[in-house]
Amino acid sequence: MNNLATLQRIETAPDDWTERQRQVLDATLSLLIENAANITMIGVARRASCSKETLYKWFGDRDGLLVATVRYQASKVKVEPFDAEGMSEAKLTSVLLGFATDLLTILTGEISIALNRLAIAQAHQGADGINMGSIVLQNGRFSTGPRLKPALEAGMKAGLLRQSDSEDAFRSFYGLVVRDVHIRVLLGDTMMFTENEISTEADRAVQQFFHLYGA
Amino acid sequence: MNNLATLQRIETAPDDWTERQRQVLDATLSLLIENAANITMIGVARRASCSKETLYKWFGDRDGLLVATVRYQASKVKVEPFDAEGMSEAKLTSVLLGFATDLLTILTGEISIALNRLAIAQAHQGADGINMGSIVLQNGRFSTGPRLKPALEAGMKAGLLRQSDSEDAFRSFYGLVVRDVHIRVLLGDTMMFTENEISTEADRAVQQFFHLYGA
DNA sequence: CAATCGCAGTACCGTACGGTACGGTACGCG
DNA sequence: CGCGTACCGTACCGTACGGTACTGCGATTG
Repeated sequence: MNNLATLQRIETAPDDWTERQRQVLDATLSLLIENAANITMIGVARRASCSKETLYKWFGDRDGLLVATVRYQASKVKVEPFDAEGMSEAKLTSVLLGFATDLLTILTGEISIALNRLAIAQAHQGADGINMGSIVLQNGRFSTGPRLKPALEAGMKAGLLRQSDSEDAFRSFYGLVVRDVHIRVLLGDTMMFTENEISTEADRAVQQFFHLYGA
Repeated sequence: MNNLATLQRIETAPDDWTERQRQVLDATLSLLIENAANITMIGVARRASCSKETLYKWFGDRDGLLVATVRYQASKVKVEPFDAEGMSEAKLTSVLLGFATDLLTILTGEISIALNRLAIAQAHQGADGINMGSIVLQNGRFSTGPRLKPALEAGMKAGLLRQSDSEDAFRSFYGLVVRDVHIRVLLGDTMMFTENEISTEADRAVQQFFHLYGA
């Protein structure tokens, strides 16, 4: 990951799109969901009822539009801050459950699937600068980790969890939550996922995690 | 997964390629590894030192060539049979360790990454029949599961593992082994993976699995 | 009202690629 | 030798798409 500097630079560039521009990005997203592979400029223009010239003016080129779309979507997910003070077993459990539920809900959602497909498809051909894979990684996996870590560390401090590397603990938790779900949905396996099933899966993962890392 | 019938039909069609045809498929693979996205017929023809006409004659069309390549690669991985008789703790541990090591080695290998990228990229647009996602799923995730299950069930029978659904146990084991590795490498995260690191990861996963499912 | 701006719509261009056709060559066989 | 077969190399065609330029229209501003 030598793109951290690049990503920082991008991060500082504000995503202050106008309403109309957000409409265009939403149109791109909807098209992406329908078929992430065959996305064309004329297709986006038609869907958004705008001209190709406008697309090029606003986003530079095709890649710019796609990157903007990915980052726009990323900017839509809110991260609610979390206070690590006064950690109790009930609270830790609730935080873990919420995290697992959110993660499964997002990963199996059509938007996440479409964007991951897009990013994976061209993760290798990042000849010139920005490649979408790192952006998705940053806003996906690499943003969820640091978000949960404080809770894990607070849990260790409070004697609820065994002392261990919190990064490693998080990765194991991630594995217990996601298992083979992500790769299966990405490859087109149409797994049914009701709210109930996700909740059950989250429960299981949290229980297993406490088995492994509980004090 | 309504493609099982389709896959069966494909499975019965023999992959008895000639030596020359295998050379072409290997050339396709090598090109796929370099850049899974920009693969063209003329590119393959040049790399394989054959004519486009021959490609079309042998593989029908571009999709046929890609599918043949995926299935050709799948046919290369040997599955060594496994006898579930006389299961001991040492043997079960060894089987699990071997499985975990193989899985991590394959998933982080460039061939697997290239093929998964290709399959994921167009997993959604399977307008006409065969989509590569299901093929990769069948030869990847869905072939490893049934391969390990007998060992898990023998372990349960021998009282080494808690009684539980072997599919569920396998999926948890899979999660503990793979964690976030697969999605990260697919998205272009260049994780270093030496043999030693893989071995360490496999050890950890097996230990954790016994913690969760050991009797 | 006139000048300007933003943008939709569309025509246009260059190129890349999938797919086809054809010429040329090597080889096997009667 | 003549014929067929297999195949390489390449020219060719149609199309799709990225990107650019131009036109027209409605809104804004002075």
